[in-house]
Amino acid sequence: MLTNFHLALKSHDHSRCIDAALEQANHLCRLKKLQLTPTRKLVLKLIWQSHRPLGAYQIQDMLADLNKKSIAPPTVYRAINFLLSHGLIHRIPSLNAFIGCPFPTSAHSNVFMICENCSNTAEISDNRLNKMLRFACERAQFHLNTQNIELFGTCATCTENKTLLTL
Amino acid sequence: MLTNFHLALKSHDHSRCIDAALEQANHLCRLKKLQLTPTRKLVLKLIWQSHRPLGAYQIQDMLADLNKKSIAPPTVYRAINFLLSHGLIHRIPSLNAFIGCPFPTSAHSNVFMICENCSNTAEISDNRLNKMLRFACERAQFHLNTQNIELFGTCATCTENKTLLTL
DNA sequence: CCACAGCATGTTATGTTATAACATACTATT
DNA sequence: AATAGTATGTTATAACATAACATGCTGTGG
Repeated sequence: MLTNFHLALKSHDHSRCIDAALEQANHLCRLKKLQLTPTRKLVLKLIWQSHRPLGAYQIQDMLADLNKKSIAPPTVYRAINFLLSHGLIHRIPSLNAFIGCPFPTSAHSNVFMICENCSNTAEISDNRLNKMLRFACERAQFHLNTQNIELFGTCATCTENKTLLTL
Repeated sequence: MLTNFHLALKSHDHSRCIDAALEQANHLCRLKKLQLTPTRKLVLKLIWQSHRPLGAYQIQDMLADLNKKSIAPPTVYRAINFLLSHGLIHRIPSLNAFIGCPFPTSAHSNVFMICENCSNTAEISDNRLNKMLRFACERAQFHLNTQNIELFGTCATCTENKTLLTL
């Protein structure tokens, strides 16, 4: 099972996440002979500023601030689409938002645990779960291609905080 | 396991689906003392015209045609939100579209098998799958509230048709 | 060195999905 | 008939996303 919930859903040294993501991106781009241009790199960094999914227009604002000039939506979406198409980020359709992929080079299922309280989102990839999904699809003679699994609820940290409040 | 894939993903007497959906809606509204107004009923019927998710603006067009006068988006969205909030339809976030729920009165998980070829969409609710999901969430101390599971692929009918073509 | 191909970005406009805010109308009780 | 609660009409706009075309950058072969 691949997951980052022990990081994404708890306080931690986040600079390591950003560094790791950039390193993976660099590596992948070198390997596939892709250009990790300044804009693309910056968008990836911005998305990795937190473990909360970020909207395209939030990214646009942040990018405009950093560049000290306004940026048009297509620029943002082009960077996003580049990162998406190479598996460096994911789109969370329910939120119209984007989040960094913690394991872009490993084959994995797209399962997201999204905290409705703090918005922090973790990704997991569980073999047994995948097996169940494949099994369900087989029963329906459905040939599975891709999947999007969004789990909404409350993360451990927020649950703790809530129980503290009621004491 | 609840499912409608044997109907949704195959040709069938679809009028029964519509009738069943309306009857369930009537029943539920009588029970909960809700008003299934003409607009709401019509929107439900339109959504149940097929097993393909329907966009709000598609519904708007159809509604305008039927009423022979233009309808503003809020009218459509209000009907949709009514139906959503009482579990009569589901939203498929990846498609920005809505589909009828085949078992609005039973507790069930939201698992959708969406054919990328014909757009027909079936809903399943599998206990073993749910158990796996709960288990995965427990491991992360994540308190699951709701879920959206979208499975994209090719349905049996489309697979058959494709293999016929290659003969 | 430069011409050119291929890729990346800039720019303008517009398409698509969804909601806010306020006015009006319907409906069931008293 | 008054009124409270719910539903709908209307106008405007917010939020998300892309089409289409112009311009610029970069590395390769002549």
